[in-house]
Amino acid sequence: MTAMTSTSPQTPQTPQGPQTPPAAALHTPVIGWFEQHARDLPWRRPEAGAWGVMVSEFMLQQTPVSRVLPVYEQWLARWPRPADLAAEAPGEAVRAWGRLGYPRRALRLHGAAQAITERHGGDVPSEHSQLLALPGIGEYTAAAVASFAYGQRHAVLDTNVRRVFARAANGIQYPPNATTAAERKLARALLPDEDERAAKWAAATMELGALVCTARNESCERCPISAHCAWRLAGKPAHEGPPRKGQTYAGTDRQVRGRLLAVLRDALTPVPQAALDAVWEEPVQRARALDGLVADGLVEPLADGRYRLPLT
DNA sequence: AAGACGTGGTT
DNA sequence: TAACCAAGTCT
Repeated sequence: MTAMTSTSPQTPQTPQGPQTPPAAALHTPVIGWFEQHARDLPWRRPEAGAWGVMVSEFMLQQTPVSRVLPVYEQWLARWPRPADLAAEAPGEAVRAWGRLGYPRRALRLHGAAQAITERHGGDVPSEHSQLLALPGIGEYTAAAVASFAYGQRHAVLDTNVRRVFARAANGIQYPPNATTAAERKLARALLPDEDERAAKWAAATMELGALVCTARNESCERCPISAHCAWRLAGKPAHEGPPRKGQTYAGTDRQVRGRLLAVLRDALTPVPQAALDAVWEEPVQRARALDGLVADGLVEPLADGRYRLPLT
């Protein structure tokens, strides 16, 4: 995507062609589409506040919206402010996380709530660097919270936005596995100048990737910038290069950890070793998985040999 | 910097 | 059915 800021004096009125419009020419159709088609999600409502936005961002990391919705509602009802969560045992956060997956996120969200309570007077910080310093908040989430909760101007590069830009601007089906400097540069160049409009653009491009410019079965007919999309104009060439990182699960430590933690989550009292041994046949892998959970702070071993979700 | 880290729906 | 995919972070 090349911003055409200079026009030849010979052809001042000549259209620049659909492939390379000025960045600003994309803003209006994408934002207009968003205002027409955006989903009504609870964390987008004004009453969600910065804490609601932050909780949603933690839960949405690698997790579909449909699975997040019910847990989000319960979470906000139980812990409406960071200090409410900070006052709880971390194990309660892990329990309330339910089956969202990646339960370390629950622990990190609890840790972030504690840091916010101690360092920021109980208010989710608005400064990008302060957000980035919180556990569980990386490049994407810091930008997302600053943008969505505080209306700031940041390049928000999640998997959806990266795919939209890869296609529309670079003409390729999928972005690289890891975010590159070139992607960040492009995202910054495409950002509207004004703060509120930049925040809208971030949400809009993300929504476009989630609903229209999807990983599979994209719907170019419904895309507001299909006329400008380099990938579509090139005939939608298939992805080449290194295979996208696959995920195996069956038989891995992750699966064993999941089973162990499920037992702990459902238990109201400390669990004896035998109850954990029952979830996996192979003893070496089982022990390794349990050790890992303890090392991660997701499980607390008691002196009597039993286990529970962490109290501290 | 490649790999670990959950879970469940879709193709 | 096996593989892919889902608003990433951390080491």
